[in-house]
Amino acid sequence: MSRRPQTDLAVLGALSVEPMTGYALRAAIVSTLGHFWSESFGQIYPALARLEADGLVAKDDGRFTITAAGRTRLRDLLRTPVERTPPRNGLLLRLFFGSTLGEEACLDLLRDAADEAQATLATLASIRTEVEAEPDHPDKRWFLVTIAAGEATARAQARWARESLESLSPGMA
Amino acid sequence: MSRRPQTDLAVLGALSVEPMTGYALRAAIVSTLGHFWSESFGQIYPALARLEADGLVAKDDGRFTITAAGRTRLRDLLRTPVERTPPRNGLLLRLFFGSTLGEEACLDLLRDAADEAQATLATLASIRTEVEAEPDHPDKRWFLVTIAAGEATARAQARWARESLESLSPGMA
DNA sequence: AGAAACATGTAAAATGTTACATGATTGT
DNA sequence: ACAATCATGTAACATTTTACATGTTTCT
Repeated sequence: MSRRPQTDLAVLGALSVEPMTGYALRAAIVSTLGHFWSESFGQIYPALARLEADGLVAKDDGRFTITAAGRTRLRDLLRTPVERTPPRNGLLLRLFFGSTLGEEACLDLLRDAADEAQATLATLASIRTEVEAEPDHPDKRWFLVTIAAGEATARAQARWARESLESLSPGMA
Repeated sequence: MSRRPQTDLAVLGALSVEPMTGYALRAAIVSTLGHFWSESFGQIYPALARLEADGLVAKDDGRFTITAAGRTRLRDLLRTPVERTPPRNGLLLRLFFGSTLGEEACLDLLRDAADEAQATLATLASIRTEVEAEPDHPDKRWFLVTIAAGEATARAQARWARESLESLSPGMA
């Protein structure tokens, strides 16, 4: 699946929760989907224009609203196979050439990675608290599943970075 | 950092290990860096042409060889800040709208994710065995660090998927 | 000889980010 | 009044993938 359908998926999905302006949509994507998805303004507005032309969303009182056809399309898009993004991990690319980069710089990279993972965990913990406090939103359990995914990855990253530091410079961590 | 420098980094890094043809370079990037990096042919050949024009690599007996200037450039590139790629996780994007997608489809997605993580773990285990069997390559410890990163992530993903399945449909996993 | 793999490259299409332009509304 | 935020959009640029074209070498 090319990228465009996935942008449509994110946009229609967000609008299926509630009608929004394009600006608010962008904010919702950053704040709510931000831990596993991103779209830039340059993508969102053209996408909205396209979806509107196709009758999948309609502008109602300044806000974009998903139509019945839009909900059908959303359901279809959700069933398309998950697209595998090619991996591109700049941290590992640098560590791989560690002997050229130099040991100290590598240790710095690992410390940064550990800090970053900790920060992510803190953010996710506060999001989790918020979501758990909510009354029974129909998607609450799914929200929690995606939060758990982020937590699992961040914990794994933090642990890997700490253990690597320890194995590379024992006692210096 | 824009993408181009990172492509240069991957290409120069690979050529710093040994001289190669463009074709072999692509194969090396797929097989050796494949778990955390990727480049397509359409990127590699233009990059090689550019690097050759800049005197960072030279074509020697049919194979591209890194020059002294190229090694200096590689060292510089390795010290550039790690670029954060915007997250784009199609699996989580679908699970987030789980109530629209439907429970059964979500469980299928989670089962696939668990299987995929297991397969990744198996691949990484065999790569690890190979690397560990090697005599003392100067970069061996760094290779193992990158392998450990992949294993940590895959284990976390497998566990998250299994636990999510269990919590969503207890006893049915 | 024929098939498969090696090797190099380009063109087109799709994708995506960034910066800019413009104006309305809201809070201090 | 002024600053900040809300709101919509576009144009330029950069990136990336995909498909195609072309020829060589190696293996069976």
